[in-house]
Amino acid sequence: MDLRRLRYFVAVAEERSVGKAAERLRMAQPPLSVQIRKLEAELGTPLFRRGTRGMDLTEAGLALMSRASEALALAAEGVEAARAVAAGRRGRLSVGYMFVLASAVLPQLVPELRRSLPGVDLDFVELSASTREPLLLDRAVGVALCMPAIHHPEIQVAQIGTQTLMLAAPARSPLARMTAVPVDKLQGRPLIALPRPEEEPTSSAVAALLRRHQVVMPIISRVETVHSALGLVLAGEGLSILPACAKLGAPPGIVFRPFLDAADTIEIAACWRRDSSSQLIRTFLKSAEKVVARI
Amino acid sequence: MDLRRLRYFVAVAEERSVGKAAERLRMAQPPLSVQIRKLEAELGTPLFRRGTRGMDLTEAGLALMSRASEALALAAEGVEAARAVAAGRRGRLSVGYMFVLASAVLPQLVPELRRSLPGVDLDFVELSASTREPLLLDRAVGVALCMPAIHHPEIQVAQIGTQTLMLAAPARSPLARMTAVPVDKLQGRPLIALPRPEEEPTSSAVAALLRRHQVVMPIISRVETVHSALGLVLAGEGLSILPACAKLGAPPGIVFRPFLDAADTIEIAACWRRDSSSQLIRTFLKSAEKVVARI
DNA sequence: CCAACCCATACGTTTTCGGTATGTCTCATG
DNA sequence: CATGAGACATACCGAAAACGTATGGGTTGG
Repeated sequence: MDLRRLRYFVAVAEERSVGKAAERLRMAQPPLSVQIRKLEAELGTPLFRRGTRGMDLTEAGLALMSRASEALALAAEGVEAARAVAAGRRGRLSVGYMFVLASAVLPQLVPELRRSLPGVDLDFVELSASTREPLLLDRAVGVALCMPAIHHPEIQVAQIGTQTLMLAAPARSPLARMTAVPVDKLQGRPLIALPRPEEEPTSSAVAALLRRHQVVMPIISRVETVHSALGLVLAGEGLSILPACAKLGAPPGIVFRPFLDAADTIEIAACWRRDSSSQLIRTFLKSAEKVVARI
Repeated sequence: MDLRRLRYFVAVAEERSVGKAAERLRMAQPPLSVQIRKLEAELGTPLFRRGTRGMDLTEAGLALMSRASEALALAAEGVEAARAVAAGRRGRLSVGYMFVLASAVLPQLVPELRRSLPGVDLDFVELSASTREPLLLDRAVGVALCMPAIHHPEIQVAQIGTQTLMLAAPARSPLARMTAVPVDKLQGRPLIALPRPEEEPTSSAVAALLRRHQVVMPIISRVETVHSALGLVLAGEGLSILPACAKLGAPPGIVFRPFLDAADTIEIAACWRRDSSSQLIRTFLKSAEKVVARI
């Protein structure tokens, strides 16, 4: 069975005429006539009654017609669906993100993506430093917002923005009165830390900053989320050092201050498998850059 | 879009390997590989990821796959349906019958047809002499049981059996005591007649019989059905002359007697358009002959 | 009786398809 | 590190299928 024959058959059945159908198919009438007869020979039964004024479906032809036109429609739909997926007009995209970005980026990124990728099923997955790489390689996530980027031969990276590390302090703290805080003012003060560097690379950037200035801050507690860290800071338990984007979604009563003598930055990057469908990723990148630029 | 390509695609997707699929399709591996690449070129997007250990559907491929396999199944089903209809294993057959045959033939014919044509939608249509020809020509009925046959260049006829005309009389009538009745004994007796010859050819056979023997029977009433005629005979209104098959389904109290000096017969024939699907008709004929032989 | 219309057939040309031989890449193994 | 196996890709050639043009045959309507 050849789809060409089915298409010809459906055209003739619809036009009730070989000549008309040939015109519609932009071919000459004789070859179409031949194809129809070949189809009939293949099925071992006439599909049309030849009248003097055109062709008319037999019962067998009717039985074939209903299925054939559906099959053609399905095939066309399949082709269209594949093209749509390839073009990023339809499909699935699983977006991973490092949790420090959740409160700052997601509220704006999610609606932006739904706008720029209509017809695409989006889902969002929280990542940690240890899970992000295998999830990307397994295609469990299509693209990941990382801070900082992943380096791996199979993974492609696009820098989307950078974040400065800032001090988060209670508004009533004496440090809050300075517009910029010297790092050594932090000496000995209790630190509310994010998870260990193996899970959360931000923590290693913070550690590097303090080590460079030979400042020691005792870690009074490690928390899982930026929200918890900010809550403890507000409670007066200590200070925290976070990427600037954590400011978004921070409750009143907490101020963020840059450092006077340090401007350590962490890059925000999108990471994806090199062989992933490129169009979806490209659209994602545009949206993500737009959102991150507004932070 | 060519169905061959879709079939190849589905095979490769299912086997997750060009080589395996080629084996299943009984062809060499290289041409299959070429066809897959042509399909990808046609769609403008890769459908597979080529790994070292086989092929793996991309998202676009997945989108195509679900529709393509359905489309193939539908096409195959369409082909099978057309073949089944052609072979008489499935389809529709509208069976027409002259009403005089209804009580005698239908009770046995209907179950016999349902047995011999399983999967065929049967329906039964009552015909009169004036409607049977146009209904056959319009294909509103596929085959008609006629008494007698129709003669028309487009209509084919097969004789199935013959019916002798018999006298139907009340059991208490003096005529009932004879094993065979001379026609001239009917002279002047009231006749319960079926519809006029234009509608019911049996009536013209009856008229011919009487005319040949120069017997006149006043028509005391014309009725539409054999049942009505028998009812009136039983009521003592008069006599009736009917095909022998009317005996079946006649109430007790009515006897059928042959004529001593006449054996007029009417043929029972099946009639159908020459161009109708032959297999259904052939099976119908076998069943009808079997049933009529038992009358 | 002829012109118009429609489908069927014949034949030469072109396109496409399938098979064989071979290349390339990756992985596993000694 | 070399090598061999396994998988897909490429190149080329012969065969088959499809297409177009020209033409035939049957029916309808003027």
